[in-house]
Amino acid sequence: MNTEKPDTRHRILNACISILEEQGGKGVRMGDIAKKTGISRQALYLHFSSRTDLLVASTRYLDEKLDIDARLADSRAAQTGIQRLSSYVKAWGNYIPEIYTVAKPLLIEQDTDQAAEAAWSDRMQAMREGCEAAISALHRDNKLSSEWNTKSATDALWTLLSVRNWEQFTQLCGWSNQQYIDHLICMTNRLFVSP
Amino acid sequence: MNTEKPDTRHRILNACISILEEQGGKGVRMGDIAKKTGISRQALYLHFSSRTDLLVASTRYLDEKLDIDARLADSRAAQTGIQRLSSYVKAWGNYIPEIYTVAKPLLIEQDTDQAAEAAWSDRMQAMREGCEAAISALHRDNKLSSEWNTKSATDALWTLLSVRNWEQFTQLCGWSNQQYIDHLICMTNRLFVSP
DNA sequence: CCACAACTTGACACAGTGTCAATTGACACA
DNA sequence: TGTGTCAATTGACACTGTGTCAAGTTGTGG
Repeated sequence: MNTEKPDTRHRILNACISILEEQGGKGVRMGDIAKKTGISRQALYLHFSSRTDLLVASTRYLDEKLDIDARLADSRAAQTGIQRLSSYVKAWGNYIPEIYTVAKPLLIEQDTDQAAEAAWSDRMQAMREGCEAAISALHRDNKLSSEWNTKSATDALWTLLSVRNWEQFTQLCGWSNQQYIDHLICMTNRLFVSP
Repeated sequence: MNTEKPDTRHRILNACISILEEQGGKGVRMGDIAKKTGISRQALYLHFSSRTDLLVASTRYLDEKLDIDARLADSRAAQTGIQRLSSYVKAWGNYIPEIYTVAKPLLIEQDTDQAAEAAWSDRMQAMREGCEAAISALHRDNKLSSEWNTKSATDALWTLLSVRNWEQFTQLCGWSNQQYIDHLICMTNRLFVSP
């Protein structure tokens, strides 16, 4: 339905994403994005009301392209809770690096910018639902370890899988993404699955 | 030895800390700190070369006051690796909330400011040593679960105990600090200690 | 040809950091 | 009594980046 003639908005989003990926998410300025798109800085404001607005739109746009839903199909289809947990961790672990550079500015702005905070928290809440689903499946199978209840286990899984943790493991600890996934599957099993 | 007559530096640090605690660490401006101290904004620069410099000095100063070393004595004195791990988690868990409001701006600046990043990473490295010591003690007792080696287990413990995670558990998940400590002791036991 | 939309140019307000120069007041020493 | 010096003050200013405003240009469709 959104087939308006001027694809300028899309050009901006693509420019924004590619500049984010080049620069590694550090202070990307409106001027840079405008230049990359080939329009004036002011024209950006004809399409996005603020820098944050643009950043948020970019991650949403990237999300669509990457089709998170398709990636989670596997997890949702899992027979047992244990399988569901593992494949959720795996899907998420493969997803993070793809959105990371684009999501990072949002992560940064989050601490100072109202709108960024709302946008990020919205996305993380969605991710939390996946965690909850996995934990619930485990619970239904009577495989959720006894020291947890659904809420606390969801909290813990959600936190464990946070982007900040992924960042720490892969950037500071030097883990490869595969190591990250393997270790996290192992950890979550140990933590949540009763023997 | 540092008994210089003008305690202005200390007055600044105290003002900075108290304003940080009041405001919850959100955008604290040099002007605010100056006003609180009762001196001109420019005078701050006679004592600290930049905002970051001041922020870093504040956390160091608070650290001294809180005497982290004394708090860890218990952990270091522990007989077994298992005890050591638990008391380390506990000491750290009691420590975070006390430094949090002051450390938070540093945490924020970290993403954009070179110096803040260095300062923070320095502190986290020190914390990591505690993690490593606990894991090593466990290893020495032959109690480190077989899927870990010292490095990877230290990485995992270190990440699990990160301030960002504490933030997520206590602010977003609504855990009390006691719940945080209890759960983390339980989690770390489950994760690292072999049965 | 008119109208409208998308865009351009240039100027500007606003915050907050950091710098600079000239000045004041207090104390020390001699 | 003067001289040096240290801490701090005042006021002005440069810089960066966001967001706003006004006036003008270009192109397309009715």
